[in-house]
Order: sequence, then structure tokens, then C-alpha cells
Amino acid sequence: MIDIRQMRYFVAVAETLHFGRAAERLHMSQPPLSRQIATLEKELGVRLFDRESRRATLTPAGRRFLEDARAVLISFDQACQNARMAERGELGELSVGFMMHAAYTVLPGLTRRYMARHPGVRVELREAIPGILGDAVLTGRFDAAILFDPGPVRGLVTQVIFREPLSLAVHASHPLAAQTSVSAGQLSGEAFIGTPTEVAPRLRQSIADYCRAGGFEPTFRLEVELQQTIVSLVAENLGIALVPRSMAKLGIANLAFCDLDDAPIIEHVVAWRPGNLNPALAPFLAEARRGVEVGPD
Amino acid sequence: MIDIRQMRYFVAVAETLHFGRAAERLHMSQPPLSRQIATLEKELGVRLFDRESRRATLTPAGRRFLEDARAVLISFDQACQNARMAERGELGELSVGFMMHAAYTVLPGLTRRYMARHPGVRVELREAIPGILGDAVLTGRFDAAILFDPGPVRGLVTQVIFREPLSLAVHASHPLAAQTSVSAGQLSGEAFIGTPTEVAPRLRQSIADYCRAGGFEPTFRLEVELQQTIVSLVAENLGIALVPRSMAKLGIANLAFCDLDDAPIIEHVVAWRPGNLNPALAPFLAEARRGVEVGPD
DNA sequence: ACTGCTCCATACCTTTTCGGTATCATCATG
DNA sequence: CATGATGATACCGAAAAGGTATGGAGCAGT
Repeated sequence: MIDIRQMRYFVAVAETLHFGRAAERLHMSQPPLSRQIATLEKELGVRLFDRESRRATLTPAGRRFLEDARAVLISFDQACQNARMAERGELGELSVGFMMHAAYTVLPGLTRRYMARHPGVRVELREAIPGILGDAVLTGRFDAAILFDPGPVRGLVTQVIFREPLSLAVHASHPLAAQTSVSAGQLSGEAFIGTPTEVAPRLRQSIADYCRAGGFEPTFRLEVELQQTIVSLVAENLGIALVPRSMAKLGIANLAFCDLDDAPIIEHVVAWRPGNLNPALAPFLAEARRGVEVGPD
Repeated sequence: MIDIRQMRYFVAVAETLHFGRAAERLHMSQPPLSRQIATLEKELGVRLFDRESRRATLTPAGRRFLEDARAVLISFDQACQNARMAERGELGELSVGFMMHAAYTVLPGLTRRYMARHPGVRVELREAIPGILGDAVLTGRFDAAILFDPGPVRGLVTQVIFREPLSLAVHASHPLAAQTSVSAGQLSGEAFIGTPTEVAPRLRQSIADYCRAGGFEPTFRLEVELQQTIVSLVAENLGIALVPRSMAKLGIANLAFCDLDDAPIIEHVVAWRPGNLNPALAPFLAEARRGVEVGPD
């Protein structure tokens, strides 16, 4: 059977048109080279060289084969190289799920840095409601996810990559809207809008703790998954909310953000399955860790 | 050194995810296959499979390598196949030079038939003045040329592929223009325009013979290489000419064509170097011979 | 024309590699 | 715990690869 070695030999001879020099280039002696070429010609059923005693020349079929063989050799070597790069995580695919909120915080910078350092990795970014992100990582749908700390989940590892304070979001007509700073106690009696506990337990917990520190238990009248939806509903004057400060970037009309005294800090984490073997993942996690940012207070 | 066989083995295992069945598919036993894969992994420096005792699965690097390996194997097999086809003349390149006149006669049909039967051959058609076509074939510039019979040339073989009668071309204002048929004797005393003897000796000879049969020796006042130029000059009333009848197709203004009594027949030949090894050439010559046409009288 | 040189092919030997058989180790399953 | 399935390992004979020595054809220079 023809193999790649014979192709290499052929290319060497075809490029030098001299069996002796080709053999030298291949670090072997001439007779085995001659024999390999003869074998190749026999197996192909094609004469590749005209031996004119003084010099060898390519036949037309040989010229064609030279072109093709060069291409094949390059592809072959590249395939081997790609496998090596893939194992080092320099080449491959990485799918990352994220809560939409992350698109306003860590996601752009993290993605940019990762893609710059790993240009061979095709990154698939997919937004999702936070509630399904954990499961999606566990089932392998995503290699990693960026979300609010979901608390301990069996089979899932998380690492904090971003912290930012919560702000108070109120309707522009709300009495508190004019204040530059608000304390926990002033929120007593308000109707809160927030995420369900299952979706972001730590976030919910932080809000509840903050309210309790102000001397009351918050009542959640509306529960939705997305921070964007929360602030939209606040803008519709359906209640108030404590949301990550970066939500102010949205610039929604009729909406006011107030700093909180002793504002609780909410964390973004990256979550992954420790058994995930995708070599593109580890560098992504390293990049995520390296970039731990703290939002401006 | 990694070779193509190991790649084939790898693809078989990767596609079955089962060493035993892959070995069966490869018509070999399982142990050598396992060993070849192990060798491949060692030489690549990359683990391609996760052996989980019960089943084998591809690593991410293995998945990447599978994609690449499939492509490489196809290219490899294609390169071998192409060499075989190239030797049979089904694949390759063929360069054909032709006098422009042939573009009005045999060239279109011949080229069309040849390309239809040999879709793998890239045909390069190049027009040239007849004077250089013979040399261009001898130097290897063209594999074949289509021209007026140049007479015997050392190292060149020719074969007639087309015959057509000569017609008289005159300016529309010429007294002979009105006649449907003209005899040799009527051309006596006219100024002839024609090709130099070196360019198309047989053509020139035929014209001279025809005139002599009419009882006079033609005088050539203008000599140019191309039939198109000849008829253009006739249209400018610089003389008359005997040209292949197919020149009438040009539809040049102020130009009249008259049939000749006992019109001499002029031949197109295909010329080639008998030592030419281009496998695409022989089928072209066969096609040219098959299509010997005789222009309508 | 003869000699010598160049260059590829052939002959023969040694080493490497390959594939086959037998067998082992591991792990999921009943 | 026994069983069966699966891949790895050990070992052997066969095939193939590469090395050295040499042959033979053709061109160059005297």
C-alpha cells in the first residue's frame, strides 16, 4: 500500500530531479530511495519519472502527482500539528453560556482577551436565562457558563470572576429617586421585584439580608429571571428593585438608580464541570480568573 | 514516523469507537490495531481516545484529528487517482496553438468535443500567427498546433483535419464581384494579396498552381500572415485574394466572395512533436482525426 | 576509441516493523 | 461473585525498509 513516506520521497526526487541528492536530503542512501520510487510507481501503476541515464525528468503524470503530493503532505503535517494544538487548547471549540446581564459586565472583555490569545478556538457564546445555565453546563451543552453564584451544585465548580455593588432601582417619580444615597431602612414597605430563589440564590439572599439589616423583611411581589426585565418593570412603576449597578448602563427612561449605604456586593461566577476534558476550557477559566474585576464603588 | 496507514486505522476506530469492530473492518486482528493507535498517539504526543474500559470515546483533540484525517485521506487517495488519470490523459493540461483562421473552422467543434470527453483536462488555447506555430510546437510551447500545412518539418508530424475550397475575395466595387463563379483565367493581371511562402507554403503553392492553370503567374503585391488581414486589405481595395471560403463568415463590409471554378482545396493540419509525452495529447489528436471535416463545396 | 565519471538499478544482507495468536487486566452486569 | 466484553501486553514469524557493494548505461574529455 502506498504511504505518506513514499510521497515524501517522491517529492524530494521530483524537486531535485536527482536520486542521489534527494537521498542526501532525506538522510538516506540512494538505492533504497530508488527502490521506494520504483515501488511507488508500480503501486500507482504510473511512471512518474523518465530516467534518461544522465538526468531524471518528471512525466506529465509525475508533474500532476507532484502538485497533488505537495498539497497532501502539507495537509497531513497540518493535521498532526492541529491535533497537538487541539490538545493544548489552542485549537478547538468552546461554548459558553451566559446570563444576559453578563453582556454588560465581564463578558465582552473576557471574550476579547480569550479570543486574542487563542485565535484558533471557535467560541460559541449563547445567552440563556440564568435558571437553565447550571443544568446546561452539567449536561455538556456548555463548556462554561457565566452567571450569578448559584450556590453549591453537585458536579459543578464555580469561581468568582466579578463583583459589583447592588444599586436601588426606582421609578423616576418615586420619592427616593431624588436621593443620592439610600439606606436599607428607607426601603421598608416597598414592593420588591426580584429573581426567584432558585435562579440566583445568593443574589436573593443578599437582598434579603440587606433588608433585614434595615429592620424589615422584603416582600417580593413579582419574580422574573432577567435583570433587564426587572428594571423594565421598575420603569413601569410596578415596584422597586435592588439590581447590579451595571444595569444603569441600559439607560431606560423613567428609571432612577440610587447608591445604597453599605451596598451588598453581588458576584458573577464562571461555572464548569470539573470532568470537562475540552482543552480549550482550561485557558478560558484561567483567563476568567485572571480578569477578576471589581466594579467601581 | 506517522504514516497514512495509521491515519486510516485511527479513522476506523474513531468511526466505530470500538477497537474490535474497527479491526474487523480493516481486515486485521485487534491487538496490532491497538498497538498502531498507541504508536500514533505516542508519535503525535496526543491522546486521541479515552478508554473507559467499556467503550472508547474521542478526546477533543481526537475529534479535531478525525475531521482533519478524513480530509487528508480523501486528498491522498485523490492524488493517487489523479496520477492514474493523468497518465491515461484524462487529467492534465493541454496547450494548443492555432492560427486565428482556425477559430472560424475546426477549432470550436474540436475543442468542444475534446473537452466534453476529457473534462479533467485544462485546455489552453492560444492564437498565434502561423509563422511561429511550428517552432512553438517544436520548443514545447504548445502540445499541438492547428495551422495550414507547413510542409515537411523535421521533428514535426502533421495530420490533415480539415479541407475547404478557396474562394475569391474582391472589393465590392470590383468587376468580378457580381459573378457567381469565376475561373482562373479571369484573375490574370490582378494584384494578389497573400501569405508569405514560409508561413503557409502549401497554401501559396495552391494559389500559384491555380493561377498557372489559368495561364498566368500571380504577382503578390502585399504579403501578410493572417487571412483576416488579407481580407481586410482586400476590403480596402488594395488587391484581390484567394482565401479559404470560411473567411466569408467574417461579414466584412465592401467585400465580395466568389466561388472558383475547380477551386483548389486548402487543408488545415494539426501538428505535434512525436516525442511529446503529455498523455492529454494523444486523445486530442485522435479527436482531431475523428473529426476530419470537408467544408461544403 | 578509450577511459573515467556520473547516475540510477540490482543483489544481498541486516534491522526494523508489522500483523497474528495467546493471554492478561479491568470493569460493567446479572 | 461469576461472567462476558473490551482493550492492552507478550511473544513469534513474516514482510518490508535501509545499508553496502556492485552492475550497467551514457556522456565527457583526451
